[in-house]
Order: sequence, then C-alpha cells, then structure tokens
Amino acid sequence: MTTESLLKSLLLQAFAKKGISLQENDIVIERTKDPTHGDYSTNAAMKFCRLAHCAPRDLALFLQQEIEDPKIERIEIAGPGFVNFFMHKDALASILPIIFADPDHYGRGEKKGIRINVEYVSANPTGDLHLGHTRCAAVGDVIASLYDWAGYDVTREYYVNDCGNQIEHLGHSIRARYHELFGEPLQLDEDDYHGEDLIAIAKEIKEKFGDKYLADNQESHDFFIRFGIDAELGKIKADLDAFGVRFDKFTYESDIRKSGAIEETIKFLAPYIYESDGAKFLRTTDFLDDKDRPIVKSDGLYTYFMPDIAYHYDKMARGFDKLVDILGADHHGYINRMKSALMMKGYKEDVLDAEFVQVVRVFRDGAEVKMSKRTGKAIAHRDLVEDVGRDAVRYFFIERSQSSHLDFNYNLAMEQSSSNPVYYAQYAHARCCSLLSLGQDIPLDGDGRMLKEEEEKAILKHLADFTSMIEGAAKERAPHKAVAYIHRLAELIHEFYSRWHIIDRENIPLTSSRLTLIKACEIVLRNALDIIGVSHPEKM
RNA sequence: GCGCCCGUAGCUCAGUGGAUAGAGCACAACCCUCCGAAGGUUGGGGUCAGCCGUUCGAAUCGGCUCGGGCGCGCCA
Repeated sequence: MTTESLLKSLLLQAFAKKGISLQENDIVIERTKDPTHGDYSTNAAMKFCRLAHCAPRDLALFLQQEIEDPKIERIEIAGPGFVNFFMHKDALASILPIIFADPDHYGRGEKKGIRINVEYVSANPTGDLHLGHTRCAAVGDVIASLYDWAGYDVTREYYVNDCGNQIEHLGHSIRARYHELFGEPLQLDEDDYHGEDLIAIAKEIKEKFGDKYLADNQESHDFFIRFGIDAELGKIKADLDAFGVRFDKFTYESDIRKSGAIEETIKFLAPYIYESDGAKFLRTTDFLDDKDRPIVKSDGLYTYFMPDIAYHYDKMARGFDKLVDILGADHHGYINRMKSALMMKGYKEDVLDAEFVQVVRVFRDGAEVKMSKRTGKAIAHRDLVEDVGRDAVRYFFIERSQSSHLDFNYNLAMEQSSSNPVYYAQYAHARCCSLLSLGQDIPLDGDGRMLKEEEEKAILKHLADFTSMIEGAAKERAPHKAVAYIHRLAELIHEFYSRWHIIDRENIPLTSSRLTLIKACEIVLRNALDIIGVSHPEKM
C-alpha cells in the first residue's frame, strides 16, 4: 500500500466516526513543497467542515487526535486548517525495496484491460516531414508511451492518405521531373510539388526503368503515383525511425476504399444524408457540430471526411475502447464532426478524443522563419534532427504543453552545449552511474536504513511519486509532466551530490545506504527517460 | 459575426480550488587540494491582461471587456 492510500483510508475512517461518509476520491492528499509543512498534507478539514458543522481548525484538531499509525511520526495543524503529516523516515525509505524488486518495470501501473488507439503524424506521403510533424510525432509517441506505462493496451497507428487530389499532384509532379530528365521542358502546375526532392525520385525511376514510362497512358499515371507514395512513405518511415518513433500499424486510405467500407458507411448513414447544390451533406448538427459537412462533392468524388469516417468506424470495429487523434491545432474544427459521425453509429461522445498540437514558430538569426511545404524552404524534420540531435529535439518539443505555441530558436539549438536542458537530466544519470562504478565493491543495503538528511528524504518522496506521475500524465495526455518530473529528479540528485559526500570509505554503512539511494535514482531516471524517448548515457 | 486555443518575471513557459505564484534562459556575486563545475549556493526582478461574480479561500471556476493565434458546408 502506498503512503497516499494509507493516509486516505485513515482519513476516511476518522470522518466515518464523525458520521461523514466519503469516497476515497473525495480526499486530496498533497505533496508539500515546504518541509515545515510535513511530508504530506490534506485540505480535508477545510473542505468538509460544513458537513461536520464546525470550524475548519476544530475539525482538523479532531482528525489530528483520531488518526494514528506506526508510519506517522506526528500530525500538525497549520494555517486555516491544513492537516500536515510527518512520516517516519522508514516509511519514506520503504519505496526502495519496491524499486529493486523489479527495476525495469518500476513505475508501471496495473494492467487495465483497456485498448487505446493513438493515431499521430499521419502526414500525407507527398513530401518530407516538417517541424509541425516533428512536434506531433514527439507528443504522440510520448502520450502512447505514457498510456503503455500506465497499464493501457496501446496501438500506435499512422493513417496514410494515399488517395485524392494531393496524390494526383504528386504523380503529376514526378512525371514532370521524369520527362525533364529526358530533355523536355519542366511542366509543373501551380498546385504541383515544386520541391527538388522529387528530382531524386525521377532519377531513380529513370535508372531502374529507362524510358518505359514516357508514354502518357493509364499505366504510367498509376505507376508514378504508386512509386511516389512508396518512395515518400519510405523516407517518412526512415526519418521517424531515426527520431525513435515507430508505429504498430499503417492503415492505407486506398485499402479502406477498396474494401467497400465507404459504400457500406454511406448506406448506413443514409438517414443523416441530404443533397444540396448537387453535393451530399451529413447532418452532423444533429449531434455536436455547428454546421453540416459535405461528404460527396458535386463532381461525385468524396471529400476527405467520408473515408475518414469509414476509417474511424474501422478502428472501432477492431475493438478499441478509445481512440485518440493527435492533430495540428488548425484541425480543431475536425473533432466535433468526427465525434458526431461516431455517435451516428451509436458510440459515446468520448470514445474519440483529440489532442491539438500548437504550431512551432522557428526563429533563425533573430527573425521568424515561415514554413511552406511546397517551396522547399521549410525546415525539414530530417535536417532538424540531424543538426540538433534526436535527444534535444524530443526534449524541447515535449517540454511544454502541446496546447502552447512553441518558439524554437534554431541558432540556439544548433550551438546547444551547456545551456541545453536535456544535458541537465542526462548528466544527473551519468553522475549516478559514475558513483555506482566508483563504489561497486561496496554492497548496497537495499533499504537505505542510514538515510536521514532532508535531501535524502526529498529524493525518496520524489521516487515514490513516479507511478502516480505516470498515471496522471497519461490520463491528462500531458507529456510535459514527465519532463517536469525528470527535471525535478535531476535537480534533487545534483543538490544531494553537491551537499553530501556520497562515497565515504570510513563509514561503509552510510555509504551503502547512499549508494542504494543513488542506484534507485539511476533506475527511475532511466525509466523516465525511456518514456520520453531520450537516451541515458552512462558517460558524457 | 460564430467557434476553439492562448494572455503569469526582460524572454520562453510550468502551475486548473489551498499555505510566501515557480523553473529554464538572460543578468550580478560566490563555490573545485576532495566522488564528473554539462554542477551547486545567493540575489534582483510579478497590478497572474482588466472588471464583476461564486467560495472559508481564485492565477485556477462562471460572466463580460480588451489583446494575440487558428478555424468557419463541396481543401485536407
């Protein structure tokens, strides 16, 4: 039993004696910032004083007298009615054997038996990933990891939009580059892709197939599209792989279309479909939307929305309890129409949630750099990761809540050395490893029995918070909370290291306890860095 | 006009009902004869955009105003 749940049950019992019956969720146990406020604190006396018909401090006094446990050293009342718990140091150190029992899994929550599908990036295979995708990739990947650690059954999915206008333009652009290689003038339309990366693809086609696809026929048309999609998706996969982002499943829009799922879906949705100006609209306003949405254009082609509905139905049919879409913030209008479509199928409103990732603004040489996928002037995901490094990019991109704009200083990131926050955490890990290596002949006691300093107690408390941090960060889909946890742990380690000499061969029992604590720090820091996908070198 | 996100230190941002509002960067001073100075200690810096309300208690919840970003039926 964790200290937190112990305190909750003691409080529940005490309240019951007053004739007040509460649920465990009603009680809030807080970590105290100030050590003079004890180790844990509750506001319950203030929150429920009205139910007890007495003043907050009187109720606090009652709780103070009523609650007793061997793990609690003493209870104090402070301020308007806070009840502060001071724990015996043994109670704090009891987290150490738990960590060592299964180090690689410390922090993992109980299996919940809930299946979650997290879809992210899903960039169209028409060009290289840019900074916006980088942030979505980092955010989505860490959210999925948090779910995994918290005990959910997670699938990471990428939806490939390999149909529609943009794909036609891709095929046409590659065809134009291909013809250019045979001495013809370049013929690109305004909506085509003007980036020079397509030249490499055209060259590859020429090397492999010669002039086979110069003829303008259906075969050539289909070939350029197919080859282009495979080439672009191949690059995207390689770039994401280098970023430490891997998917369990790629679903292709073309497969959804071929399966007949769209026609089935339209048939099913018929009661909600009406015609207007030659187009077909879905009455999403019957549910959460403020406007009805077109699903079939007046030219008879589907809008993007129609296959997307079939795709989301497909995901639900695969047995997921929850869908999470990680989307760019400019897609925020999308969520209510898709929820509405899911509700038409009888699903609850909250089977789908979206996380909107705000834009990254890039500053270079003191000026903002505007991005454009087509002009080729955008900062590519690949260049960024190669220049700045995978660890630093991941850390930077999830350090702040995804709902906040991110200002990225390219110059600063390029010259990152000591002022890079990721090194602060990695250095703490390397320090732990270094200490453990220096003291490797000294056996660890495994329970930290000699620990008593404030710095040591602060670390023990923070280590004990790891599991609930993961649980909370997963529930809130807040990767930046994992970063905040890591930063705090690194800070505590650095402070402890600076304040106390850890390896003292004149005092082996104390050294043994302190190295035990350092080992626990190393384990938790390593697990935490694994969650955010940042490496944890033993030497730097 | 309607909808979503945002407004907190010089800058970038944490903090969603609690105690003296925090961190990084930047700035100033100090700390290696001693386990890694990519570190530590100290300091200056704030009408939490504004007003009204709810509450024992509001940066946090509700309403209005101002300011910024994004979106608004046949683009994805």
